[in-house]
Amino acid sequence: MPHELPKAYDPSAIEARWAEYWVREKLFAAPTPSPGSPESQQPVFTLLLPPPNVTGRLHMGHMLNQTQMDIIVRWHRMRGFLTLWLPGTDHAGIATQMMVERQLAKEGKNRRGLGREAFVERVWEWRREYGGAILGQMKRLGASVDWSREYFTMDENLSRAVREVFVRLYEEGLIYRGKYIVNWCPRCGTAISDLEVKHQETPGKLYEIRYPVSGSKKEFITVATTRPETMLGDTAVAVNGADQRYQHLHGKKLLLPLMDREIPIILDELANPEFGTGAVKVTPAHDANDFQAGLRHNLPQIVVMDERGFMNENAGAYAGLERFEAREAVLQDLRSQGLLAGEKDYVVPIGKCDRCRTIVEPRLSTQWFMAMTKPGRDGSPSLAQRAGDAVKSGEIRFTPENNTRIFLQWMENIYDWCISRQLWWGHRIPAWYCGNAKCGEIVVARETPAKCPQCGGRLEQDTDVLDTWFSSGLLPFTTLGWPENTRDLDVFYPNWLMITGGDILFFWVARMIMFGCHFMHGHEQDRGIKQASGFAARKDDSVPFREVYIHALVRDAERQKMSKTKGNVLDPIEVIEQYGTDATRFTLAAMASPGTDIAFNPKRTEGYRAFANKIWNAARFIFMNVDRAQQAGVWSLKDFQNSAGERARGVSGFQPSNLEDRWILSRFNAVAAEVHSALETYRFDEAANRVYDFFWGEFCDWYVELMKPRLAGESGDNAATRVAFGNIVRVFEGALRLLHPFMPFITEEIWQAIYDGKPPAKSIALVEYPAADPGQRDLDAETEMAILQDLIVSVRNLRAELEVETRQRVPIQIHAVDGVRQMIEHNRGAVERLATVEGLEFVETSLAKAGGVRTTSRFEVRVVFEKKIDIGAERARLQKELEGLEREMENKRRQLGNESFLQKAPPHVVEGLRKRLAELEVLREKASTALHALG
RNA sequence: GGGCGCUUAGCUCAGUUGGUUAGAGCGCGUGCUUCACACGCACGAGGUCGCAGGUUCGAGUCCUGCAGUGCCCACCA
Repeated sequence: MPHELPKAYDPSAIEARWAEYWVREKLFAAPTPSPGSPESQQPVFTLLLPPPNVTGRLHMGHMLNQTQMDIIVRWHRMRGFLTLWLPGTDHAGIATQMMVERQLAKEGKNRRGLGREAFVERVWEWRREYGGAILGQMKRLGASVDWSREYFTMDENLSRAVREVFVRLYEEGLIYRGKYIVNWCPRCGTAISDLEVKHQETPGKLYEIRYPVSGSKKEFITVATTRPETMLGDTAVAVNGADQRYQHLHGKKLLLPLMDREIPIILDELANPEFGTGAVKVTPAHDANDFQAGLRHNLPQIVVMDERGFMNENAGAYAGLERFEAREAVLQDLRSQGLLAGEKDYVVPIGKCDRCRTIVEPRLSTQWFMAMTKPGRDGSPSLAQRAGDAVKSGEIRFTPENNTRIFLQWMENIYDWCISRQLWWGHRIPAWYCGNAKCGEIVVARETPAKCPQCGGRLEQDTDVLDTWFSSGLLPFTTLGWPENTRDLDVFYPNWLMITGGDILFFWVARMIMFGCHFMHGHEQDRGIKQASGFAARKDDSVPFREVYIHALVRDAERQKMSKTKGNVLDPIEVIEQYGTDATRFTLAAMASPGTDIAFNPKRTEGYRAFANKIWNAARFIFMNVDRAQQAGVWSLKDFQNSAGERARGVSGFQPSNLEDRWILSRFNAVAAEVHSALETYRFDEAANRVYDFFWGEFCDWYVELMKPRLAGESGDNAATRVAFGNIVRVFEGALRLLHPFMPFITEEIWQAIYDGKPPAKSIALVEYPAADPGQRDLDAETEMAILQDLIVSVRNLRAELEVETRQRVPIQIHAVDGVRQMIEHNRGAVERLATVEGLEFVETSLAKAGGVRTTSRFEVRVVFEKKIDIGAERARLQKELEGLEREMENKRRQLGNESFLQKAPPHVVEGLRKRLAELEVLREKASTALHALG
């Protein structure tokens, strides 16, 4: 291949091509292995993509989420796991219905006019046309999912599974239908779950209203309320039996103002004597607490509002008013009748609809619920119990860990889940009602029943659909073929990991755990299949996944939440187009430290684009040299290609023949180990930074620089040159593999180029990830190299201080102990070249008295240069150094003089301190000598 | 009302169980068309780790209080 790459890396020139290649070649498909096949011997890693809404457009949160998943997934795949990453989309009930309704509105139509069937067909059309947009964007990100298994939550097989679950839970008595107070959104016209209500503390008023005692002209009870319009539906006033103030009124009745209805005074703990007047109005049809009190006292339930939030015929004169207009009208009338006793400023926690911000109305209606805390008929644990146990026992582990507590706290305070929605788009509830009024039979069935089994009457299906989260909560097993296909479940269930945002911890994660633990109870993973590490410690295979990683929120550079109204939303596709997918992914990975949100600053991405460019140019450099060597007949890439094994764990065939070779190999292994342990604990930031530092700070800055003369064949020894080429290409190739999960595109491009059309696999994504091999550390090489680097930097530093012209070569003198001296002697060429030195001389006596000297504990080095040094500046520098040294010595001496320190501190700390003190003595002596020498 | 975080260099953030000299990127300063890279190279400046106490031989790290800041949960009017 031509190795004439453009000088600057242009991601747009290659990324789309590879993204398309990965999909076209189906590289990431994970077919289910048949029992006993070689594939079935692989350890398994399963991950479910949190399905984006069909209505969705990719945002930074998705990109963060997908980047993290892709890193983990590619890492496992490269390590030889049978890796399944399963993609799909969610039908997103309310969101999608709203979207299509809005579209209809533009055409001057509405869904009621269209009718249910036509409307649903319309949504399907919409979905066929636009529903794939977000998955298309995912492909552009390089997400290595198995596209052959793509699903949609309303697919026939998944819908069948939803009905199966519903029917089973109904039969187990864990799904029930009933008339209760639910959260109702008047705008969406549907019930919503507790979780879909967002509470917001809002300044409001607490109104005190006088309810006259029936038959008395003067006596009344004052009640307090924040929602005066609900008084129209009051059916009692409660006082606490122990409350002295109201003893004399027990058993009496009140006259409900505005409605002129007699209502009883009841004794109930609902009334808290400490609060307000101690008397509370009771509205069983419009408040959850009042509802319960109503049941206790057999009170009538008067609904005074319709499903749109308008007062109904039960609201007397206020019928037809919108609820807040009614509030004003009620207040005005109370005022004019002298019954409004007070208005106090009061902070009210107002519940708003998560979807549309409309204020939620507690409303009495008939809905379907799922029992969260009710044990099974056979005494088996409740859904919440099983889920809580799975987390408490460690069968499911959260990262960051504090989510465990958040999860458990929620689980312990859970209420039954309202699962029916008054919508048209979604899984229709599989319940049918007999049209025969006398019969009233309810049939819950997997398939549409023909007629009422009781009376043979006509059946009508329930018009409601299920909460979207009902079906998505089942995905960990339904996407694997439950209930029919058990082979996929045997192999891939449980999922290993779930990576998602904290915002859907309860909505989704909690429900998956409940459903999984319930329906997969007793499931055993095929024992012929091995799962990832930790398998042995955790044996409960009913859990939907073993690990949950909760990722942070992506904010803008100013730490503001991204929102459309603020106009600070960063479109990942735009960022990608500007900096490249690799750089954007790397930014997200490098900034993903646990527990803190990510302030996404494009400046940072710019830096990682530079990193990609750096790698690009390292490749250009290597290819340039390779081409030259090939022309000279010294070395060819084929020499490497022929020896490269497909599943080389480290950098096989590397021949350390030099300090820098030994050093880079040792560093490579150290970094591979660090990356491994970072990824194992989901420290994406650490992993990314380690690779970055290695690639740029060690490979490019030092190894490549040190290799230049060797690659140029300056030794004249062709065999040595060949070793040099073999080594640099091997380390480079290994480093590309190390980097691949983070920057899949550039690494693929260069890796393919190295193999020049004859790669050992179809993609770098399918070869072995560099293994952590602690045995390959060469600590001597690392120490020696550190001294060498220190020496070179010291000389450069001195040159800058002495204002030596950049390219002027200068003589240096070095004073060092024998071993160090020999090491430097061996690497004399490197020092001369990298520090621009000519004439390296070793001296026997200390250089401390001379000018232009740097001193470390290992060596003294002097740049011999005529230019007169600035004595004042040098004295100041030395003075500062001396002060620093003395301060530190003072500290160390004090500690070492402390008896209890010597007794209690671990020996290695004490020893380290002694050594350091000895070093300091020497350094101080030298600095002081130098200072005196200045005169 | 309950719970959980965060405060370290000008900015954005690392800093694992308390242990020898607190780090990175960006930004800043100086010098470089060094035959891979100016999306670069080299060198450098910059921090009493929010405040006040405490525990400890030893605290950025543990405890208490205070201040600032962010988030989640919540059917008491």
